Amino acid sequence: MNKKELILDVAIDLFAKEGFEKTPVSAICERAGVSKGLVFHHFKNKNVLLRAIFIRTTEMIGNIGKPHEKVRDPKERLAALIEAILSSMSEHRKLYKFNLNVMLQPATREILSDLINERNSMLFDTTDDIFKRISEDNSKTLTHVFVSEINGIALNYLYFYDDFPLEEIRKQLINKYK
Amino acid sequence: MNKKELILDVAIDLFAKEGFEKTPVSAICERAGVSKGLVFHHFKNKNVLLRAIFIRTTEMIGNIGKPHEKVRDPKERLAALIEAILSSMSEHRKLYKFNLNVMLQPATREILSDLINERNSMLFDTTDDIFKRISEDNSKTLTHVFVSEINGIALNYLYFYDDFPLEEIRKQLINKYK
Amino acid sequence: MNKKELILDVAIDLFAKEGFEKTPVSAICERAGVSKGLVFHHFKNKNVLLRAIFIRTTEMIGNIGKPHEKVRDPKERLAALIEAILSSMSEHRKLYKFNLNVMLQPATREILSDLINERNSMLFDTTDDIFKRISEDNSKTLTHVFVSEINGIALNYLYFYDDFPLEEIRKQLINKYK
Amino acid sequence: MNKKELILDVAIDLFAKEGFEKTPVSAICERAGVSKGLVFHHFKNKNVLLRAIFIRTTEMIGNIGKPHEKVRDPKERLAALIEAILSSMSEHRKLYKFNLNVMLQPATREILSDLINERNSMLFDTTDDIFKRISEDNSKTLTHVFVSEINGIALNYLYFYDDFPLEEIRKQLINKYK
DNA sequence: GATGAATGAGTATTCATTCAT
DNA sequence: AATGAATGAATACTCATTCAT
Repeated sequence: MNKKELILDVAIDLFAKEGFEKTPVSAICERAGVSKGLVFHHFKNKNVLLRAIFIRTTEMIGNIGKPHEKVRDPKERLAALIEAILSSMSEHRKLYKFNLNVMLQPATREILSDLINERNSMLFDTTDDIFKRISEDNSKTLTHVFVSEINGIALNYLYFYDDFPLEEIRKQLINKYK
Repeated sequence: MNKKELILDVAIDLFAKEGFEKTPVSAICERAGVSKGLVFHHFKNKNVLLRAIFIRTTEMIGNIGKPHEKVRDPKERLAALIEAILSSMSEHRKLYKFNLNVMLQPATREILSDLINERNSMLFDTTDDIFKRISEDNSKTLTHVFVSEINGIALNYLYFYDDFPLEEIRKQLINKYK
Repeated sequence: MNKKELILDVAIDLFAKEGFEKTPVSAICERAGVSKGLVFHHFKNKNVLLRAIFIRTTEMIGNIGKPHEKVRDPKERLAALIEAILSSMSEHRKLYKFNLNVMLQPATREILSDLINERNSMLFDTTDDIFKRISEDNSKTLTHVFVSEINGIALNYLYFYDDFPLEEIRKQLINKYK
Repeated sequence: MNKKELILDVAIDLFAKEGFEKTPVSAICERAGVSKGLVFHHFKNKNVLLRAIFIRTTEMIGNIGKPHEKVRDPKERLAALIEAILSSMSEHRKLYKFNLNVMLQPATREILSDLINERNSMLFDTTDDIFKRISEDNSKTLTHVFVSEINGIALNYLYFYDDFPLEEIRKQLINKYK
């Protein structure tokens, strides 16, 4: 069993649950059953560990759109994308909460700033590619609206309203864009 | 000058800039020019200070809708509300960032949990009151969509995209709801 | 009793005996009967504590020459100076060892570099003032020789030879310069 | 190329520059391009590595006097010795600084204590052999003075005064002893 | 109301060393 | 001979909080 991977897994979990600052490296070690020394052997410091996790998560998110890349019709593709994002969101709640929280905390935000910008651009561009095929002239604004909607849903669903009607809103959203 | 108020002001500023966990009480003292003893004299502990700030901010946010409470037409009132929220958002960027960040960090989230729920319910209900007058039967979903849109815009505008076209999106949103 | 002074006293002692790097702050606390927090309350970090001690020691050394400042005859003054230095050296062995060791260790040397240069210049100039009155033209070289002799004696007496005949050498030195 | 030798070379360099305590074994490995395992394969522990270097250096220093061993006239031999020592000192600055620093730090001093005493006796005796031929009865004191002078010059030249006039002082010293 | 000395628990990080391969 | 994963003990430093004045 690969201990480096194990450390990453445990760290993701704890960072998501307790937050980065409030997760001592010692807690990771305890749960992973490894020594502190080993964590610092594999990851130069705690920040590097955070970055490694963020990069991993970015990859995972980047792959959400992959299966529908070849769908011709942009509207259909958009619908598939919405479907995929929202179901990924409810499947990996913890991961998405982790993402939101590290992107909004000043301390972690700084540690990750380049990676955050990269990811956001990537997400925007991928979406914009679809909107360009729907309406060339004001795709940018449409994309911004779309991304805002998705992010707002994430926020309310994951953090603010326990009774958030995800299913219903998913249907509405798909209807709207189809 | 009231030193208790001064402490609150400085704390808001620092919590917004550096985050709650990363702002030592000593930093607040230094910037406010007061002793540590005094901070703990006025606020039993650091958490109480955070709660005091959150309560203050909730009041401020609650007041945003006040001026248009008497607008009869619900659509017009909605438009006025959007206008008010977005302009408040761009005027008090720091405060809104502070809000998002304390509501998403596990540690601060726990400290504030009752206050967060209270505020979110209040915001939902206020908005829902308007939507009920537009469409009685599915007001809840409409409200959820509306609140998601606002929150998503906040997230993207304040944190994710430096070039977020707030103005344009404001217009679109107002058109849509009018 | 002043705890700040107490910390300094204990630290001098331990740094001299064990060396700066090998003296954990915790050891100082234990011996002084204070908490770690207090040490860092009074001295921002361990380096600042070292500097405080070095400054103190420089003052002490600077005072060695004071009593004979008004001796007219330069040769007589030199003799008095030698006498004073060597007796101070055998009285405060620990302090002088501490000095030599922090000035030669790369790590501590860097922390103290400005203070070391300052002290060395001060010592050189003070001595040179005397030699200038003995022989104006080549005082610099004479001073360098004199300072080397003193430092060499310190080194051999304090560190290298347990049977170093300090008394005899003192006499010789005084004869030579008188 | 012999990796054991390589490790020694790199270690000398780093110990001299950064000090023994402040040079992690890992730094040696990095610079030498070898694994940690190998260092501990060749040298049982870090102290053994230090001792190996010190022994090497002692040999080098011991050889300084060799070429003039057969000079008959003691005064001439003394002059040659001074010449040789001072030129070796300015040629191998780093090595001499290393020597001074490990001999004065309590921690390294302890590790090397037997080797230090041995070396100091050897140096004393070698010099004393010469002085005995100059003046049988008080050779010991003369030797102590001589060694002190040399050590004091080393200290001031290598550590304390950037503008130390080594050349001039060398001439004076040679004149004095001739 | 106001200060600042004092505490103690917590936390990231370093590093020599061991050992299986 | 050579590697590098793994350990564990040590260490500087942070920070909320208390309390006497």
